[in-house]
Amino acid sequence: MPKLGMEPIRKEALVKATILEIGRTGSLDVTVSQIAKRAGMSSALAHHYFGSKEGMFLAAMRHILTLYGAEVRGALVMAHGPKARLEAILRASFSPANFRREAVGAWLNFWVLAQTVPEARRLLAIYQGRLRSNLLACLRPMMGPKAEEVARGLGALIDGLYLREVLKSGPPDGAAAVRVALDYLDSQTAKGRA
Amino acid sequence: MPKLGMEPIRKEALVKATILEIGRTGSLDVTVSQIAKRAGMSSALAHHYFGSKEGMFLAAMRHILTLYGAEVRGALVMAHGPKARLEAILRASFSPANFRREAVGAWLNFWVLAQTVPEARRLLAIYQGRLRSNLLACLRPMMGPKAEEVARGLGALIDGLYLREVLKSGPPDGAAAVRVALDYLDSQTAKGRA
DNA sequence: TTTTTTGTTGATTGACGAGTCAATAAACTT
DNA sequence: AAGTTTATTGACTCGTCAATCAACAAAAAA
Repeated sequence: MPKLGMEPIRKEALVKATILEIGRTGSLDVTVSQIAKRAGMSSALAHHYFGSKEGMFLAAMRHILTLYGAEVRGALVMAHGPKARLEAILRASFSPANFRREAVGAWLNFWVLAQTVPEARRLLAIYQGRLRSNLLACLRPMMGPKAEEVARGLGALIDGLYLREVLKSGPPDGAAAVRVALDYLDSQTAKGRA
Repeated sequence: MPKLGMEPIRKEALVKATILEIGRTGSLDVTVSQIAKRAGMSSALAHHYFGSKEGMFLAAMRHILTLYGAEVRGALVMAHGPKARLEAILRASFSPANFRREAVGAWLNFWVLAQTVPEARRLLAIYQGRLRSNLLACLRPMMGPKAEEVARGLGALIDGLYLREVLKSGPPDGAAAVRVALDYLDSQTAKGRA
């Protein structure tokens, strides 16, 4: 049965299954067999393609990060002016694609992974840096030197809203999260102007 | 050698060791033996007192939560007026006792635990509720109906600042965190008044 | 003084799971 | 046709670890 060119297909399936299983069980204690099963193959094959469980985790992280980055970029091309761009970033951050249960659950666990696995830490640092510079680019024209501090606050607020989503029951409410973040922003700009 | 009345002493040692080890390794994948060793006893004894690894984790959570609650209450008795009380809560939240590497690392992992273990979830919910009501009590006299939203934002911001601390290298900077949070507060009250 | 309660551990059990291997098979190359 | 590369898996190895047990010791109760 070996059709050729399976590698990318299987890898993608495994990555998705990894995110799904981590999100579902809420922990990194998922077995490779579980993941492989969900992706419709044997655990041996999973090892064949990724070498190790850690490799799967990292690939899954990259995937989520890539997705998030793409969505932000996409939202950004349509937005003109600092205020609109800021809003675009926030909306993308809490879009249904990113702000959904499994993704958020996976996210939290990647944070844990970053404590032990340097490459995971590196990836998360990239995310933070990108977010920071995106925010800063919008904030600086709006509020000058104060931008630095506000960017830090806004970044933390976004992560915090993600964190709280994990514990909440019921469907995620991205709109509410955006509202809270925008509100923070409004008040900061209002103060800056005053 | 059995001196009597060991139970509380051993339990306390185990709880502290649990927090330390989780914080140190940055993961819940600590063995009971590791914890027991750090607490100066055999793993069998640890099981004797706590019944299970999960029991140890939960006890550790309760301990951290208790400590935090006590510190907040302590800071609160000295503070008069909503503004001062708010500041007291924030300072307590980021005090060196709470905002230190192992505690923060442990905290993150408890969040993960809460995804799987109902009792852990319950404990975290209690923490969130208490924080919320503390904040609300101060915010309502300051800004009326807007308080609800601000409390949510401030709560998320605090958690987010904790989260970010996990990834940072270098010693924790509680003062900076307090500054960011207070800044959020200031801008919200300024807007409320405007 | 016997018995019970409390403290303590080394050794063992039993399960589970990451990663490897040998084998099988289809497709491509020469 | 023979050889090579890619796909695929069942079975196995090897380690780890939570939890239990049997046994010993000392204090307290009877």
